[in-house]
Amino acid sequence: MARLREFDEVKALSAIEQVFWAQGFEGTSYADLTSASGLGKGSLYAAFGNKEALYVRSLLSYIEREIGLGVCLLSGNSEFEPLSGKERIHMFLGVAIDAVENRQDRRGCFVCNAAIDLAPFNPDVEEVVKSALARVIEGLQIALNLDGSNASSEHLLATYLGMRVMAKGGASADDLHAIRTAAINAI
Amino acid sequence: MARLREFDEVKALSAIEQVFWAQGFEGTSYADLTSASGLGKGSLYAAFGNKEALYVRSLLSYIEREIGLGVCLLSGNSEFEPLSGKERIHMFLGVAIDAVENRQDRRGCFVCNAAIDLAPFNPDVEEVVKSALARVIEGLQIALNLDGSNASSEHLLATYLGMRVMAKGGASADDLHAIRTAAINAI
DNA sequence: CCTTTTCTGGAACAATCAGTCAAGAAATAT
DNA sequence: ATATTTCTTGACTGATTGTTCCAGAAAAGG
Repeated sequence: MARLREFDEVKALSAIEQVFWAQGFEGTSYADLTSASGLGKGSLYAAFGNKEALYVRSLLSYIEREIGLGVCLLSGNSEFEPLSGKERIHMFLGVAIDAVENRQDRRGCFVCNAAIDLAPFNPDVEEVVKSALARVIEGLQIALNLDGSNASSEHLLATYLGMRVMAKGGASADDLHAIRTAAINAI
Repeated sequence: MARLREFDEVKALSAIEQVFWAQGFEGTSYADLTSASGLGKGSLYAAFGNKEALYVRSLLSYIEREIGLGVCLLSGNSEFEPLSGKERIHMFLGVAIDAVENRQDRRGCFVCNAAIDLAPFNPDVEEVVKSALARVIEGLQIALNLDGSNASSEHLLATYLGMRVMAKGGASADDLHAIRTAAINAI
């Protein structure tokens, strides 16, 4: 047989995900990616394909972790089980607030960034974004205890995404708190 | 005296605005800008400065036209005077729907795009975005006939921005209609 | 050991990037 | 008409872009 792959694919992808998340697709170069992952270009191309494929893989990795957690929270799985639906939605919107309030994190939501960045130009990205948003809507439906129309869930999703945009635009934590309160009161 | 400027600065800026609006900052090159405006690089630099300054000017031009119209609408100026506040908000959110429904326009809102694109990295852009969003909130306050807390206005603004994100992510006009209905009912 | 296969790092690639500059064109003032 | 000033164009720059490719390293099977 032959030589085995030396690097940890998951670790490399995770480092690359951070770069795309923080800088967007066009704002990221291969120089950024090789220095973040510590790998050569050849290895990246061999393992993941071109830049767009690498972006999609990064986005999927983000979704598996972050959106997966959000959907768990909204659905009331595991440790979130004793919380009410409203409380779980409160916590979900809190993710957008915490990033600004406690971590000065302006990366926003990678899915939201991808929707603006690349989704209109890349059908693969569009598909990934759509399915991620659909998963959040499912979670919100469960939290709201709704079976039929998902209008309220979509409204909450739009609110969440809007908070993410405003955070990137420089909104204060107070602004985001006010939005969350209004959104919860509107349920 | 000396030679006069040949090209129409407003027309050139309007052509350039379209490119930045559709493609974002990093996605736009000087080749795009010169071919859209019909001008040489030298003229662009002489008239507007570097690429970032040109982007800011484009964004301001967009805001003056599109956000200005939205704020007029929300404030109930001129032809919108006979409409109720709710009706005006309905129309305002309709802007995001029309783009998708009638014009297959995936450019979204330039201010929203700029918030994601460049605002976290460029203080000038951040300031322009913040003031544009503040203007919309003022308009929403008038439409809602509120004096005090602008939490409801910020919630509506977040909803609007979220609709824009979802539209870029490939949401259907039906989805957007549902969100608008839920948002209006929640007032 | 040697062969085979795959991985690795970086050199090399043409293309494109943002930005500069100089030479000629154009328009007013004298 | 001449002088002066500014505008316009496009060639040029050095750096960087995404991608390809190859020479050598590494590991497993024989």
